[in-house]
Amino acid sequence: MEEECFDDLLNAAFLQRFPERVTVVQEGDSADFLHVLIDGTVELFATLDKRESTMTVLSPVSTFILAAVLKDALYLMSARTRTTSQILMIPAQNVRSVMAADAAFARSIVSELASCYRGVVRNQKNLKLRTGVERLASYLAHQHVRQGASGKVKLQIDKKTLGSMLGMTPENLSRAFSILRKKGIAVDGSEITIESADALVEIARFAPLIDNLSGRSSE
Amino acid sequence: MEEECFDDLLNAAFLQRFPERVTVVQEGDSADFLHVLIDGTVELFATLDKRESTMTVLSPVSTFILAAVLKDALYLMSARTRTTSQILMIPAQNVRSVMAADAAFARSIVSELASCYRGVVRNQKNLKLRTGVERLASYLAHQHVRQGASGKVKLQIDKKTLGSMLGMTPENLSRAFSILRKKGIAVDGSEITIESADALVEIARFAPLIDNLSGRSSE
DNA sequence: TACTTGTCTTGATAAATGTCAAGAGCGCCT
DNA sequence: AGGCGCTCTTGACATTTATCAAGACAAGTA
Repeated sequence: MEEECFDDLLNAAFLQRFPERVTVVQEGDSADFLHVLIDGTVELFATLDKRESTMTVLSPVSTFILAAVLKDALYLMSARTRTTSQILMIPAQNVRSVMAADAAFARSIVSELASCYRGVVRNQKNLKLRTGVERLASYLAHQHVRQGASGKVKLQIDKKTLGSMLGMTPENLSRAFSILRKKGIAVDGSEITIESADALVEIARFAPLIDNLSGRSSE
Repeated sequence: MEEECFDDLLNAAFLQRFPERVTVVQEGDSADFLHVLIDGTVELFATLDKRESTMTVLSPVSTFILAAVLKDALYLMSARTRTTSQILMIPAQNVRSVMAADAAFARSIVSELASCYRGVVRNQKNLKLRTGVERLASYLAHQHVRQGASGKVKLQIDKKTLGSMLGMTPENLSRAFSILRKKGIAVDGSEITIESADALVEIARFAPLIDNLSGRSSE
């Protein structure tokens, strides 16, 4: 993108450090800033009355929540830090004006947004077409690849949150783990040992059109 | 947008008429065309092995499946006509090149994509935060508003598909209807009579951040 | 009319998931 | 050490949902 536009953006933006467990964005607020997670871990979640559900957990570098900024609309999800995090906050107005001025920036925004869209679609397919155990198996298979396919996986999030993300209660997740244990998955706290990655893939009914192994949310 | 670019797009595009129950787009195919539903009804669905799930049902005028075209990637969903439909098919390459050339077109594509994204997010919240009966109630409340809030709703899709869209089996949907029947919702085939729209809203735990009453997928 | 065909409903049963309660294990603090 | 507070697990049970089987009903057809 053009240097001038880039400077405009960065001048308006500011990098902020948040402690852990802080709500950065509240569902229903208007989208004043585009957030970019630079360092740390952020959880996106949604609520209805007293119910709460984790939508996804982000790692750097990820934007959130882009669509609300582009539409100048209300956030549909809340965001809270899980660990101490650094977040770049770009005023929504600047994002929109630079988008209009700089075609290259606009293109990468479009690409990012399209990736996010496809991510959510994959997620919805995952939810509707798989059982709880299958979702857990596919999550583990993903993590296994991302962490080097060494036969070991370290869970990056606590099991309560993992359950919520996978659409199941903690108790249910616990039982899903014990079902997998019978099929060669050893669980010791957050340390998972995988006897056969192929078995995992089979349990999950692995499908390239749901499971995106290439990177974060691209493709 | 610029007239010249508009002409470029339309010259490359062609309007095609499809009979009912025809698969227009197959999950996993590469995104050769941007589809725009001009007339008729189209169902987007996804499969995993033998399982199938309806993701959404589109009415005119709607694009599908935009994100795959923008990313030059594989379709994540299949599309089939439910009724005889007219679909405008624009070669993906032209969409991408006109996007680069015409800022106004690019802006509206971004806006459409962002709307679609938010639609899927709402959908996912609906799935994860509501029970089956609640999802049915919210669907009926939506249709009630869209059809003029006259106390009558005519189901636009068959119940099997409705069930799949709401994430439940036909039997389950049937039972959900009979639960609602006890609360003032009369069901006669595809004709629904709503005694009190407020009751429906209450059952569904209506929430503006899930339920988008303004138009199709805007906001 | 009789016969098909498909959709929808209902019942019986099985499987999956949620809820409640209790307890194990672990780190943290005094 | 002892006593929190926390996460996680497990068991018993209730609820929800899925599956299988059968039948009701309406529309279309011979």
